Parts: sequence; structure tokens; C-alpha cells
Amino acid sequence: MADTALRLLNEVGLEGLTLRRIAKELNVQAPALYWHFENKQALLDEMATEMFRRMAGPIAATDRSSWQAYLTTTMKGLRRFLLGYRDGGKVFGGTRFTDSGYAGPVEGIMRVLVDAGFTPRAAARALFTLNTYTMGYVIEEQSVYPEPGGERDPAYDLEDRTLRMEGYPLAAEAGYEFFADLDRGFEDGLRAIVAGIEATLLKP
Amino acid sequence: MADTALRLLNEVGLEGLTLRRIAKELNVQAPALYWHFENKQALLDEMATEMFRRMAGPIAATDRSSWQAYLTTTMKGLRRFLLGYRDGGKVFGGTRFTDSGYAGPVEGIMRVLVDAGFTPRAAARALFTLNTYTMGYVIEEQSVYPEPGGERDPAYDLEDRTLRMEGYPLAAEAGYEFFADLDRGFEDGLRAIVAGIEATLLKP
DNA sequence: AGACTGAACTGAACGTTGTTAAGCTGTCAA
DNA sequence: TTGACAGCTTAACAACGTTCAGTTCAGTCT
Repeated sequence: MADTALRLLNEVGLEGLTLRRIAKELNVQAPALYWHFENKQALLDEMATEMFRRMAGPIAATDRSSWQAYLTTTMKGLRRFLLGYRDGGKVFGGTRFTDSGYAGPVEGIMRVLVDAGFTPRAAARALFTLNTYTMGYVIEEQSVYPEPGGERDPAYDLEDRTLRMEGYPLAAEAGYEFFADLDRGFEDGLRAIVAGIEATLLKP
Repeated sequence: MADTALRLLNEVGLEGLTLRRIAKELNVQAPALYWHFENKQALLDEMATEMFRRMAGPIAATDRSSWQAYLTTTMKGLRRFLLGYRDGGKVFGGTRFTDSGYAGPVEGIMRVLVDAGFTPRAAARALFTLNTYTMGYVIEEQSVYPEPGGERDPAYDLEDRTLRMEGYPLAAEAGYEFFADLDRGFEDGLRAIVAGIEATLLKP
């Protein structure tokens, strides 16, 4: 049921994801959904939780050669997963999980960090910082590329953007760096944050 | 007009911000708004732009004793401003600006960084990384504290949260660190990122 | 003065949305 | 056979964004 909604999400986007559309996909009338969910928000929460369940498994089995490599591949994985769903960032950000299934994965990441010498508080801070960065990045990214693997939104055309920046050469160059190579941009930011975590949270 | 909508935003939230409600505030009928805006999204874009205009001034006049201090106070200011509007993070994130008024402030920040020895590309990356972090943080934060200066959303009750985490001691402690002191949490993350920027983007 | 223009708005309506209420259908246990 | 209950349907509601044809009114031109 949340499965169906998630599949539909990639077809119609968050805006087009109406209860009647979901019901149609299930060969059912819209009010029938209320037997399973209290309201639409509860369904969205369930969807976010299901998304998390699906990514928790694959992400768990990552590079453990160092805590840096572990965090890096984990966050790359998180981004890839969120990008896999249309509006994945928005659906995921700010929705509460409907069960405690995320406790396990969080415990796993925390374990790695604490074993590497972090205090629990520093480990939690590192994790939260990386999470918010990744989510913020994906939200921004998905407003440039609304559909997974799809075309760039024409409103973010780089040449138009540069033209409108006349008189502000550095801002023009910045705009280009912001939205040109999003993969590399994410990883450069990620590398910076991981290095900063080592400098200020592991060895304060 | 966007002013009125912004004032109303803090009263009724993004969800309650309907065209009929805005029109009522202006002593006008709802369709009249379409004389001034193509559609509701255009109005939201205009609101985000207006938000940016209001924060660009105050933020510009900040600590210039070092680029680190400059970035830190700028980002603290950005967060404070976003927190000043209900759902400020969501309104701001992923909306396109309606004019090029943001080019000036961006140019200013870039200038400081380049003068401090950053390449333009590294400066842009530093700025974007901090921006996405701040926006992601505020979005998360505002789902815990929906109203500016208001009460904590009961769904994020820390004790409930901790209870549901039985068997995952580190995750429980992490949950506490995540949502306990949001001011300190933001600044700790900020400090880490700024340090990482120095280590990997200024001196690669 | 009178005709015209355009900006700004009204009133009524349309299709769609999330949601509620009451009632129908089948399945399984007592 | 009866009853309970899960799961659904049909009908309807208020509210939403939006469209369209018409109205008001200040200002301009002849």
C-alpha cells in the first residue's frame, strides 16, 4: 500500500499524488484508504518510513576500512536513495517515522563512530550534521532535476542565469559551480564536513 | 502584498496560507490576486525573494575579523532569519527567486572568501555547503518547533522517544542530542563545517 | 464635455482536493 | 443461523486554486 504510493510517486510527483489517484491504482475508491490510514499525512509518514526501511539494508553493508570511509559511503548512499524517488528529499525531510525501525541503523552508525573514539554526543552531532547537509543538498538538487534521471528544470538554465548576473562576476561563477556538476559538488562538500568532524568533534 | 502574505504566514502557517485568506487580509476578493500574480507558486517565489531582501541587509554588516568569523555569523544570521518565519525553511528551500537581487549579497560573500585566499570555485563550494546545511537544519528544526518562538511539537517529545528506543542505547542518546539543544547543535555543526572548509577547500 | 482606455477588482462558477458519514458485502466463529 | 467485524462503496461536504465575463473608476485624448 505504501509500496504502491511510492511507485506512484515517481510517476506523478508529490503534487500529483492524490488519494483518488492512489485508490485508482489499488482498484479501490478513495475513502477506502481511510480504513488503513488516519489521514494523508499518516500515509506520507508511512511512505517515508518505508523508504527508510528500503535504504537501511543496502546502506548498512558499506566500507568499514575507516570511520571516514564509512560515513562517506553511507551519506553517498543516502543521497542516491533519496534521488531515486521523485521529491524524495521533501517527502523524507520533516516527516516523522511511524515506527522505531530507524533505531537499528542509527545504532549501527553510532557504534562505528563510538568504536572509532567519538564520545556518544560527538558521534550524534556528526551524524546529524551530515544528515541535514545531505537532505538539504538533495532538496536543492531535486528542484533542479525534478524527475529521477530526468531533465534539468529549464528555470535553472545556467546560461540564462549567468546572463542575469552581469556586474557580479563572482556571483556568476558561483552560480555555475552551484548547479553544474551536482555529483562532484556533493562529494566536495561531504569531504569538507567529514574533515571538519575529525578536527572539531573527534579531536576537539 | 508579499509583505501581507509574509505577515500572515506567521499567523496561519504555510498550510493555512490560502489565497482567500490572503485576499481577506487585503480587503479584496480572491481572484483579484491573479491580477498581480500568475499563480500561487509565483506568489510564494515572490515571498521567498522578499524574505531574502530583508535578510540581505542585516546579514551583510557582520564580523569581518576573519573569513571564519564572517561565515559563521552570516550563517547564524541566515538561520535566525529563517526561524523568524513559520515554515521559513520550506518556503525558502527550493523556490526560485523572482529577481536577481540575491546576486549582490552572494558577490559580497564570495569577495570576502576570495580575498582570504579561496579560489572562486572553492569559495562557491564553501558557500553552497554551508547554505544547504543551514537550510536542512532549519527545516528539521521547524518540524520540531513549528511556530517561531513557540512550543515543541508533542510528537517530538524526548521522553517518549527515549522510551521507544529500548535496546538501542546509542540511538537513544543520539535522539536526545539531535533534538535537545538546537542552538548549540547548529553551532557545533557549523564549527565543524567551517573547520573542514579550511582543511579541504582553502588548503587542499 | 464626451468617448475611450486600461488597471484593478467583483461575482459566479468549475473541477479537484482531503475528509466524513452511512450503508453494503463477504468471511469466519460461536 | 446468527452475529461480528474487516473492508469496502456511494454520496456528500467544505475548501482549495483557478477561470472568465463583466464592473468600476481614474486618467487621457479629441
